[in-house]
Amino acid sequence: MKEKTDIIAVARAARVSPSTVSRSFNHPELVKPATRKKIDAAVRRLGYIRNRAAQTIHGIRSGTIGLIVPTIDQAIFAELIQSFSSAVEEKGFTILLASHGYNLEREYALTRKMLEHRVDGVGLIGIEHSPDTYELLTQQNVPSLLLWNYVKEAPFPCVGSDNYFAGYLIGQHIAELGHEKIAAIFPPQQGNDRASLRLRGVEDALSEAGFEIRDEWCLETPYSVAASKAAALSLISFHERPSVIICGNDVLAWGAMHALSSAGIKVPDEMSVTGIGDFNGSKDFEPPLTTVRIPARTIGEKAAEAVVDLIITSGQAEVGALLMPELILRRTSSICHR
Amino acid sequence: MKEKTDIIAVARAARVSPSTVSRSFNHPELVKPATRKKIDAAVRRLGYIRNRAAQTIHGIRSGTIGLIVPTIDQAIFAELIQSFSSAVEEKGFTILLASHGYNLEREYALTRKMLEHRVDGVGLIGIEHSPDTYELLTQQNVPSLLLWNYVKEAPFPCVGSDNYFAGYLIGQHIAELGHEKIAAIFPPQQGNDRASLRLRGVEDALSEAGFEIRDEWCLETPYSVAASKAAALSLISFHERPSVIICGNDVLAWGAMHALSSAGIKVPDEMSVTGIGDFNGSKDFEPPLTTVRIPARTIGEKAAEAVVDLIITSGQAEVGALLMPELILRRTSSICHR
DNA sequence: AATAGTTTTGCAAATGTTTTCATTTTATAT
DNA sequence: ATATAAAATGAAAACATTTGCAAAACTATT
Repeated sequence: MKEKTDIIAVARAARVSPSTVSRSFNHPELVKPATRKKIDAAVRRLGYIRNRAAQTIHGIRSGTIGLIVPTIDQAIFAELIQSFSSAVEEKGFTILLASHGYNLEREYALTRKMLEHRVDGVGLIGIEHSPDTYELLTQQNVPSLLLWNYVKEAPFPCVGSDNYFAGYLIGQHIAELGHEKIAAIFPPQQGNDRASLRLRGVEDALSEAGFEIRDEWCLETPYSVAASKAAALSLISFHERPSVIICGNDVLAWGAMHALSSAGIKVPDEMSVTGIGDFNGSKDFEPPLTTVRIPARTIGEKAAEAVVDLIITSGQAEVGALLMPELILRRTSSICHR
Repeated sequence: MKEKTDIIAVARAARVSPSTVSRSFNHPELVKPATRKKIDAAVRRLGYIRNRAAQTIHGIRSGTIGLIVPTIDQAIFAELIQSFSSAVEEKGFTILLASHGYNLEREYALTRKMLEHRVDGVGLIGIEHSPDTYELLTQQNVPSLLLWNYVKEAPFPCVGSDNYFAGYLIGQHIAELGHEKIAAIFPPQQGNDRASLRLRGVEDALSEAGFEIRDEWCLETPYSVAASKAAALSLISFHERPSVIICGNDVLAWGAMHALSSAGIKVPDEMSVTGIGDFNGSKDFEPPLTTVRIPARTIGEKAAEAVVDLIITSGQAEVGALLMPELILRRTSSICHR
C-alpha cells in the first residue's frame, strides 16, 4: 500500500530524527554534510515532497501571491500577468490567479478566498474596488498592491501608469492636428477606472484646446475587435463622418482600422485612428498604430518587486512606481485635411 | 495588539468549543441553528478567515489546481487560461498559475513546486514533457490532465484538439486550391508538440496531393506579429514569390497579412494566407482570415470539468475529450491564379 | 416523572511540519 | 588522556485545524 511519505518516513529511512530532516531543508548549514547526504538519499528514494501547507501553519510564508484581474484573455492583462508572474517566480513565489469579469462583488469574494489560502500578498488591478475589499485587506493586514493605474493618494501603494494622462496625451495630439469632427470608441466605464480616466483625459485635453467629442459619436463597446469594428462601421455610416476615431485601447483601434479598411477608407489620409496601450502587434499593424505606450511589462516587473518588498518587510517598505505613458507617433494619425 | 484570530478565538467569543466552530463550517447541518448564529456573529466580529493550510494537512483538498503553461501572454493560451480558470472557479477551485517559456526543465521544477503546495490536480499544455515530469506526476498520483492537444495513447487523459489534423485540413485546402508555390511560417518546433504536429499535418496533406512546401520558404519565427511580418517580408523579397503562405497560427498570419498589406500585395488575389487557431479577432481581420478553428474556450471548459471529475473520483473517472478542429473558410485564401 | 431516543456539544487525538532547548557527539587545546 | 568549547542531533511543544467518540442536553413517549 501507499504508505504516506512524510518527513517522519524520511527520518526513519535516513535513521535520523524528524527535526534533523526539517533542519536539513531549512538550515542546511546546521547539519553535518554526511547526514545531509543520507537524508537527500532517503528523500529521493521515497519520492518525498515537502508540504507547504504544513509549513504555512507555522506562520511561515505560503510562497503564494494572489493576483486578481478583471479578465485574463485581454492582450492588455495577459502581458501584465505574464511579466508579473515570471518576476515573482524568480523570487520564489507562485501566483494564485483569479478573474472577476469587472464585477467588484466577485472581486471581493475572490479576495477572501485568496486570504483563506493565506497568500503572502495580493495584487489588484486599478484603484476602483468595493469598500469591503479595501477594508478586508486593511484589516487583515495583508501586503496589497494596486497595479496598472497609478494614483497618488490611493489606499494602497500603486505600481502603474497615469491613465488620465495617457488619455490627455491623445487628446492633445488630436487637438494639435486640428481635428474638429471627433469620434470615440471606448469600453464600458463602469467598474473600470482605467477606461474612465482615459476618456476624461481625452476630453479635458480636447476641451482645453476648444474641441470636443461629438456626443452621438461617442460609442461604448465591449472589449473586442468585432465590437469595435461594428461600432466604427456604424460611425462611418452617418451622413457626416468624423475625421478621427479615438479608441480607448489598441484592440478597439484594431477593430476600427479593419472597419475602415473594409470600407476602403484610407488611414490616415481620410480618417485618423488612435489607440491607447501600445500592445504587442500595434507597431506592426498596417499602417502602424499611433498610440500611447503603457508599459505593461515594466509594470508587471516593478509590481512584482514591490509586493515582494512589501512582503519581506511586512508592509513597512515604501513602494510604488509611476511609469509615465508616452505618446507613440506612428502612421494612423495626421493633420486634419478638411 | 493584534491578537491572532483563529478558530479558538472564535470559539471563545461565541462561548462554544473549537470543534463546534469547525463543525459549523464543515457540517453546518450538525449544529443547532442558534449556535451557528452565535458563531457567525463571532466570526464577523473578529474578522476571522478560515485557514485552508491548516485544513489541507488533514488530507482535506487544498482547493487549488496547478496550471502550467508555456507562456501566458499569447492570445492562444490567454483564452484557454481564462476559460479554464473561470470554469474551475465555479466549482470552488482556484488556479496556481506558472509559465515556463517552452523550457521543459523549468516545467518540471514548476510541477514540483505545485506539488509542494499540494494542488489537488495539475494541468499541463500539450503532450511533450520531460520524463521526469511524467514520472513525478504518476508516482505522486496527482490527478493530471493534458490540455490543448488530444492524443489517444498519451500518458494522461487529454482534453484538446487534433493539431495534426488541424494542419492537415489546411494542407488539404491549399492543395485543393491548386497552389504549388507554397511557403510556411511556423513557430519553433522544439518543446512544442502543437506546432510540430501542425506542420507535419500540413506536409502530409500536401504531399498526398503531390505538393510540398519549398524548403527555402519554410521559415521559423518566434510567436509574434513583428517576427512574422519580417519573415513574410523576406519571403516576398525573393525573385520568385510563393503563391500562399501557410502560417502556424493566427498571430503569425496577422503578421504576414500586415507585411503583404504594407507591400501592396493583395490578399487573396495575389497571394493567399492561412492561419491556425481562429483567435479572437481573426474573423474581423480585413480581409477575414481563413484558418482552422481550435476551440480554446471549449477546451478550457471541458478541461476544467475533467480535472475536477478526476479530483473528485481520485483519478478513477474516465475523462478526456477530443474537440475536432474545423476549417474556417474566410477570405484570405483563393484558387491559385498562376 | 422516568425512559429511550435523538440531537448537540466537547474532549482529545491526529494532521505534517518547525523550533527551542537540552543533550550528545566531535573537535581542539592542554 | 582530560577538560573545554563547538557542532550536531533529538525530544517535545507548538502551529490551526478536523474528527471519532463519548458525554450532555434536549424531545418524545409512556
